[in-house]
Amino acid sequence: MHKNLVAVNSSTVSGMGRLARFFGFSEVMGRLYGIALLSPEAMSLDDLASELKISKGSVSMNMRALERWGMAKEVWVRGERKKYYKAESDMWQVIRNVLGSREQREVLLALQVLGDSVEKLQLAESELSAEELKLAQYYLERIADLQSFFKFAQIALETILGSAESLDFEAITKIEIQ
Amino acid sequence: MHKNLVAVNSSTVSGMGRLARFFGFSEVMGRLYGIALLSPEAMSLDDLASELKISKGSVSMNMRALERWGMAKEVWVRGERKKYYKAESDMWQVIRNVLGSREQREVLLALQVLGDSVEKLQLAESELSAEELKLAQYYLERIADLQSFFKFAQIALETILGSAESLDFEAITKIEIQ
DNA sequence: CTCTGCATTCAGAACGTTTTGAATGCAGGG
DNA sequence: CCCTGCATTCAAAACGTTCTGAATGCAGAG
Repeated sequence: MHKNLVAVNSSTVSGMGRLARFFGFSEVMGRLYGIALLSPEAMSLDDLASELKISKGSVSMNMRALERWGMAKEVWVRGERKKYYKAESDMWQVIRNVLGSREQREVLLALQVLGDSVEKLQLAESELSAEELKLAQYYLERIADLQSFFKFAQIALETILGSAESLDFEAITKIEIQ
Repeated sequence: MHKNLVAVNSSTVSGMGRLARFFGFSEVMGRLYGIALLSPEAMSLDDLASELKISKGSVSMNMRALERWGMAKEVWVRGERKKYYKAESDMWQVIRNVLGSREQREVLLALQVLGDSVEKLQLAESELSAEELKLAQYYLERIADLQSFFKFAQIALETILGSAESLDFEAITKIEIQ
C-alpha cells in the first residue's frame, strides 16, 4: 500500500482517538471508529482487533458502546456468523446522538439541581439569622449566574438539534448570526 | 449554620466538580472553584484545603491551574503574607477563556491535520494503482465530512467568541443556515 | 447431542492520573 | 543574619480506569 495512504489512515485514526478523548469517550472507541470510518467494507471484530493490535474482548465491548452511541452499526453478512460493523459516517447524525442524549441530560440535571437549591434557600429564609440571610442572598446571586449559563446551553442545544433535519454539509459552512 | 445553606453549598460544590470533569478538567479543580464561588470573602490556600479536606499541595497546584484558565484570581490582602483567591464569577468570561484557548486550538489543529491529509492524498494520486486510487477516493470523501464538521465547530466558536463582549443568549437562538 | 467458531464477560493486571506529605524555596520581620 | 510562616515542588503512594485473556455462553452444522 502506498505510504501516503498508510500515513493518512494512521493520522486520521489517531485524530479520532484524540477527538474521542476530548469528548469524554475512551481513546480506543475513537480509534475503532476511525478504522471503521476509513474502511469501505464492514469490519469484523477480528479485523478491528488485528488492525489496532488490541484484544478482541476490548473490541467487543467498545464496539457495543459505539453502537449504543449510534456511531457504528452492525451489518449482517449473508452466510457469515461473524459480526460486522460499519461506522456511521453521517457526522451530523453522530453529533445529534451525542448532544441529544448525553449533553442534554447533563444540562437538564444541572438546571434541576440549581432549581432545587433556589427552592431550599427560599424555604429557609424565615429561619435564618441576619448573617445567614446575607450569605443566602449571596448564594442566590451566584446560582442565578449558573442558571443563566445552563439555560444558554439548553437553548443552544435545542437550536442545533432542532435545525438538524435541514442541515447538510454544504450548508454548514454558511451559518450566520443574524 | 442552617442546614439548607450547608446543603446548597455542598450540592453546588459537587455540581461544579461534575461540570469540571465534563469539560475535561479535574474534579478537584471544579470543587475548588465552587468553594471559592460561594464564598463572599477571598479564601487562603489553608481555608480551601480545610474546606475540601485535601492536602495543601494539591490546593496550591489546582488553584494555579484555575488561575491560568482565568477561573480564579489572586487577591492581595494588606498586611497578609498568605495568598488569597477569589473565583471569577462572570460565567461568560470563564466560557470565553476556555473556548478561546483550549477548544479553538483543538479545532484548528484538527483542520490542519485534515488539510495535510488531503494534500498527501492528492500528491500521491499519480503513483497509485487502480485499487489504491479507489481507496484514496473513499478517504477523501470521509475526510471532507470531517472537515465540514470542524469548520462548523470553528464557525460556532467564532460566533460565540465574537459576540463575547455582552454575550446575550438571544443571539445564539438566531443562528440560521442560509 | 456434540463440535466448532464465534461473541461476550469479568477478575485480575497494567496503566495512567491525581494526591499526599516531606523537602525545599522564598520573603518579611526582628 | 537567622527565624518563621507560608507557598511550591515532586517522588512515592493511592486511586481509578482500561485492557487482557481465560472462561463462559451461544448458535448453527453435522
